[in-house]
Amino acid sequence: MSAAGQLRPDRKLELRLWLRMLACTGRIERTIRSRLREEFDTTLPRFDVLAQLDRAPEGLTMGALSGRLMVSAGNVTGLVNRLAEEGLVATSRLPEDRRTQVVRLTAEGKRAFDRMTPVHEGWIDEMLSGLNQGEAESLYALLGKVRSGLGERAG
Amino acid sequence: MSAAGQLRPDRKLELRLWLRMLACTGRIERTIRSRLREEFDTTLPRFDVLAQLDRAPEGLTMGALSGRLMVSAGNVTGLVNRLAEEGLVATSRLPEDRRTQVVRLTAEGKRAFDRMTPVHEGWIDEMLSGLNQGEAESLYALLGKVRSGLGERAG
DNA sequence: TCCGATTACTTTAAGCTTAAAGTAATTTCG
DNA sequence: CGAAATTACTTTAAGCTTAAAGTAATCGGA
Repeated sequence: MSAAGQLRPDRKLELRLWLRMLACTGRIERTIRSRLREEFDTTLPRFDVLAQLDRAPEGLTMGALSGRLMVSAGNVTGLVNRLAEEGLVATSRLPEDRRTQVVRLTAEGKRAFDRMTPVHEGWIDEMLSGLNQGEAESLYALLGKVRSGLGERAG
Repeated sequence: MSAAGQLRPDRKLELRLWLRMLACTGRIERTIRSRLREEFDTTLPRFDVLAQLDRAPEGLTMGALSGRLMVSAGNVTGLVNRLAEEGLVATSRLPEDRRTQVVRLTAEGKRAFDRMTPVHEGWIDEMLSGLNQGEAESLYALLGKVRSGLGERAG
């Protein structure tokens, strides 16, 4: 309806940038979800839990998992229950604080993750292969700036 | 700059880049979801439907909505049902093909969207304010390259 | 014309996700 | 010590999401 044309520099750049960020990550994520399901019969949230536990051989509390995955505590309860049913993780109570559950990979869980993670990494490499190293570094740095500007909370 | 990293090309750069993309978009998206709920008592998927319909005053078929939102057809059915219950959209059958539903914004839906969208855009501007215009343009261009490399399907 | 294929959408089952409420253990403080 | 507050987690209700199966309308031949 505005009769005036676009004299002004691109007020909508941020919006278009956001939509493009969303579209790119959405497409990559959808591909990963689909391949995890087809090739390993699992889901991205489950894979993410295994990845966090793989980096913490001593195990993680439910709260720590919730923080690292950046999802709600209730969500972690459900994911860990399902992974425990599959035999990929095991839980135990801390003797010194019986409220606290510690979650660890089982041997089977470790095996499953070790089988999946190189394949997963290959998918990422493949999907980001449109960028050369310098471009990837630039993108990484720019996203770092975005993150910093997002409010100074720990990452 | 890093002396050591020069010989072998940082094999994990892509993975770190991907995790950072995911973290950035995830944080922005979570903030938007939370604010949409608190300030407008709605959800991001509903807002996305309204945004698509706002750009198509003549209405969109369920299939077109599914394509533009990049979600499954079954998903659109549920979203449109809920928005219709809220009175924000209305559906009608095409006389020439009675399988096809056309969805349009109602006057109330249009009003709701017009109230929300400038606020939504303000949130985006705010969250991306860590970048100056040149940086935003670089990021936009790099993401365009990512998208191109993602397989040559239409965007 | 009629029947098999296709198209457009809906339903279903299962899982992910959250906020809010609930439970139980621990800590704090008078 | 003992009650109140806090912490760590679980449960619940509601909505989002998908793949797969289902329904109904239309199209494309023979």
